[in-house]
Amino acid sequence: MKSQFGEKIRTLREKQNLYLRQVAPLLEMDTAQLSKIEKGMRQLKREQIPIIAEILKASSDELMTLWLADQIYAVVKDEKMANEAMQVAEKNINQTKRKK
Amino acid sequence: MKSQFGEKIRTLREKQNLYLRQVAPLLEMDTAQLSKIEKGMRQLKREQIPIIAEILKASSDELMTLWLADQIYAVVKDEKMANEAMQVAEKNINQTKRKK
DNA sequence: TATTGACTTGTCAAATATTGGCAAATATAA
DNA sequence: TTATATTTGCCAATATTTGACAAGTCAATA
Repeated sequence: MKSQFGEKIRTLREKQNLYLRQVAPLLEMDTAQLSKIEKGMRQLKREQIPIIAEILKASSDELMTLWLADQIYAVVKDEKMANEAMQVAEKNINQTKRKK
Repeated sequence: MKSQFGEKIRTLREKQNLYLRQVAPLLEMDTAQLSKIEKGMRQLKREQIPIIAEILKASSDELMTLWLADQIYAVVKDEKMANEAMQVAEKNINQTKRKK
């Protein structure tokens, strides 16, 4: 499993028949960087997600979900206690929510 | 929710009637740092978890779980798509496991 | 096979983020 | 007050991530 987010934006970009060189400048980066992002070798900045969502006519929430999932995965990948940690974290999230 | 890991090691330390100044040197840090770690203002290094587990006579797996949960929480805290992201990440973890 | 265009990869300095260490502050008890 | 334990603030040191560029691969095709 590489990068769900990267794979997704690549697919979306290809569906729109856009080249890296067309999309990259809209995100103020060069094609090399965007290529790495699509391959999961770099992370897009969180605040750029709404921007790329608009460029690719995709749901910002969906892209954000994949982007966050990649971040989480990076933390627990190869960890023996991954599932247990996820359970604990999930509990914390929901507790925080309830408090608001 | 601050730091599950920090709260846990503080509780364990107090149960053993140990002072920061006694534990910190065993982790090659000063009391200020350990204090911050217990309060969730700093992260213990991943590789030090087995060490502190031994010092505090606790389960390394349990501490690792809490430590990882803190890292995950840091990623998704305040994120609208937190729960969705957790679901996606969990799926990825289990897929990776199956492949091994 | 030479050229072109799209994409990829490697490197490295610059920008960011995190940590370590110290000193001073606070807190509590005697 | 003094002593001890812990906390906080600061900033330099260290580590990590990013940006930019050059050179590389690959596929299509003239």
